[in-house]
Amino acid sequence: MASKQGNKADIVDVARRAGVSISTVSRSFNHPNLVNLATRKKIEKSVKALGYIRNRAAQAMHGRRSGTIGLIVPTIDHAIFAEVIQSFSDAVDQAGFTLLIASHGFDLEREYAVLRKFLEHRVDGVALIGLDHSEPTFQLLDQQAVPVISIWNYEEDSRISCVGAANNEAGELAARHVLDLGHRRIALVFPKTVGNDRARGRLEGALTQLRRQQAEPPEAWTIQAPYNIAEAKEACGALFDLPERPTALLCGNDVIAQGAIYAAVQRGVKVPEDLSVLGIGDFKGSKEMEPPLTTIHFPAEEIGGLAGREMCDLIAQSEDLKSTGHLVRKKCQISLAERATCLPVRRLR
Amino acid sequence: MASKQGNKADIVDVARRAGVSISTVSRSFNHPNLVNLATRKKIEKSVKALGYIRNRAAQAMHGRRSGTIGLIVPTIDHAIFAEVIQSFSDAVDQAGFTLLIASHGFDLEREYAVLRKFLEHRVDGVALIGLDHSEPTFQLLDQQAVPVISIWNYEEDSRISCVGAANNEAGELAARHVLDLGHRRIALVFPKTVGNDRARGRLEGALTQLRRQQAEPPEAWTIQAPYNIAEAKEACGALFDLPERPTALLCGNDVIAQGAIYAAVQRGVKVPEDLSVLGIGDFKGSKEMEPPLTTIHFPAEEIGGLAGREMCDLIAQSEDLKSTGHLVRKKCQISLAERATCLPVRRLR
DNA sequence: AATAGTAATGCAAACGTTTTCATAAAATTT
DNA sequence: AAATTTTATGAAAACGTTTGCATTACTATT
Repeated sequence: MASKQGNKADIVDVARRAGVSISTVSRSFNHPNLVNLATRKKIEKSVKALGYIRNRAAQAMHGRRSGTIGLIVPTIDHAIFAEVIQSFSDAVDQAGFTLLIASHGFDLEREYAVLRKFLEHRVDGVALIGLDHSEPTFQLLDQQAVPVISIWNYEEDSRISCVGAANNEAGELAARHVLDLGHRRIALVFPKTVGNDRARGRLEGALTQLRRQQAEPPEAWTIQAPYNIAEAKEACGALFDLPERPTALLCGNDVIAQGAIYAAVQRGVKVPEDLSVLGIGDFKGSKEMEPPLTTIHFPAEEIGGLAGREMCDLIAQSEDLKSTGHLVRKKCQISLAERATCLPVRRLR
Repeated sequence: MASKQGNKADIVDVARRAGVSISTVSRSFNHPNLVNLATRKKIEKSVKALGYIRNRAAQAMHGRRSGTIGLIVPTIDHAIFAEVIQSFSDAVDQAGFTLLIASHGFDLEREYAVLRKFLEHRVDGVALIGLDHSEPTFQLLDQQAVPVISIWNYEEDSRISCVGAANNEAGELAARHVLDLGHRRIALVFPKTVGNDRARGRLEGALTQLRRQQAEPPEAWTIQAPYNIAEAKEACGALFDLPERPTALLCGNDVIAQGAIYAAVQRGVKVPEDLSVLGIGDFKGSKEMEPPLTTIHFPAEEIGGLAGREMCDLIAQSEDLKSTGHLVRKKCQISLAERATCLPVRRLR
């Protein structure tokens, strides 16, 4: 039941109906102060009557920005990314941008393909998760000279701008905590590290710290778990069924920690009395768990918001003079969130 | 270090370098069979050399589709939406579309604003969550005649196409289950229902069923909890501290159920021995909880994927002849997932 | 050998805006 | 009252594509 059957109104229709030229109509949108108030009102009325909606595609063609930002993530439906996406989205939304989003399922070739697609849409900027990307991806970014920012990881010599935390520090911090608590029989449960610098950094940080104190875990106690509760639970269950059990479990993230705790409950292993569990990430809900999870706090919301604002700045700059080409790097602080799943080792019976 | 400093290559550059006209270049992309293989190779080489990337904004201006779909959700970072977003995204991605996404924080006026923004970008289709939308939203959709689909809810007389489940049935199913288990002292913890037909449907369904068996809960046992573990935990805690405690708790969704269980653990209330808890939604991880949560299973992934494919179909149709204007409605089945948090009432001591 | 197809390409007009430049009218200065 | 500035508007070119139509060069048919 459209007013003008099917054919949507364009700026010409608006102009005709208002009895002015299209230049005036365009101006009244983009530089309202340059057009007479009365004329503006007429145009406004015409717009309303016709249900006219401006066409950004046409605008974008004028070298104007498209008003879009592309965000490429490994997956959308994991607690940690969902939170970052939300805050990033809010930040760029507020600046008037529209968010294009796509996931690549931890496949860096798909990441490249998605990037190309976004570039076809002439996004004004691109945000990626982490600093692990394929060479073609980096080259494309470079060649197209599109403002780009990496979210989640901080590295002082990163190849592109980044906003995030130092994952190796998180690993170190985690290891140090259980070590300080007196544990020496420590197991590690981490996600796969290929193409995932977040996990890799954490694992390396933890390992470094453990070695320093001669507490490197045996082969059997360094296990891999995918990023999902069900499988993490299973993997940890297998660990618990081993003849020798560790006194502490360092998990690559809170989801794994959650899975570990469930696996423990299932077997009657008491956390933290029989086993200390430490997560990394401090996801939504980790604080509310019973017992509340001891973990390394990552300020996800802060990182996402900061990254969003930084992205907008980068775009604004790139528009100005040919930007300095200077990378920006912001490091967000992580911290130990001591809660209830870790206990000093001497209290173990 | 772009080959042509800054100024990105366009189709004219490609044509010049390949020694053909721009028409031929354009054709070699859109109708490759119409151009000679040798010419095509030349063009391809030229494209590679210049790092040319097609401009979809310009394509879109030709009445061609923009190749984008807009998805508007209440929030991104809640388990349930994240899952639907992921599967919807995967489905439209596969069809070659790019996803625009925005959240409105349960504010229907912002939803309208976002819709307008998407329309400015000339999205080929729009997907919304639920069937509760403001009148201006419906009118805009109608007037612009843009393919639209609602995700998550099924209603046989919905105003727009929809793919989802019947929330009132979920509420009924939930209530019926605890009733069947012999419970009569039943409390309800639900999210706010204004502008949220999912929650409203569930609550109404549950209430209807309870009334039918004269088990309508007293005022004090019908409480409201926001969609987040921390506050849900608190709200349920307050409920448990009341002098009279229910034997069963019907929760509006699994997050609330999770919060309720944590609150119970905190107070030494045993689930399910002292209290049966029933969720709705069957979120990722609900099955792995300890004890595994009894809940109403919603096929989130199926709904999202189906909606995505349906959206693409709708777009294809709308392109054909002036579509029949026929709405499509798909109902996905929900079911009781009996796990470990509900027990028959007689077993209560 | 003339004719009719067919394949491959180019020309130029669209698409819906923004913006530069020119112009007319009104307001201000002298 | 003339000259100058300011304000408001329009005409037309540009943005980067796609596509209908026209043209040319072959290939197959008589």
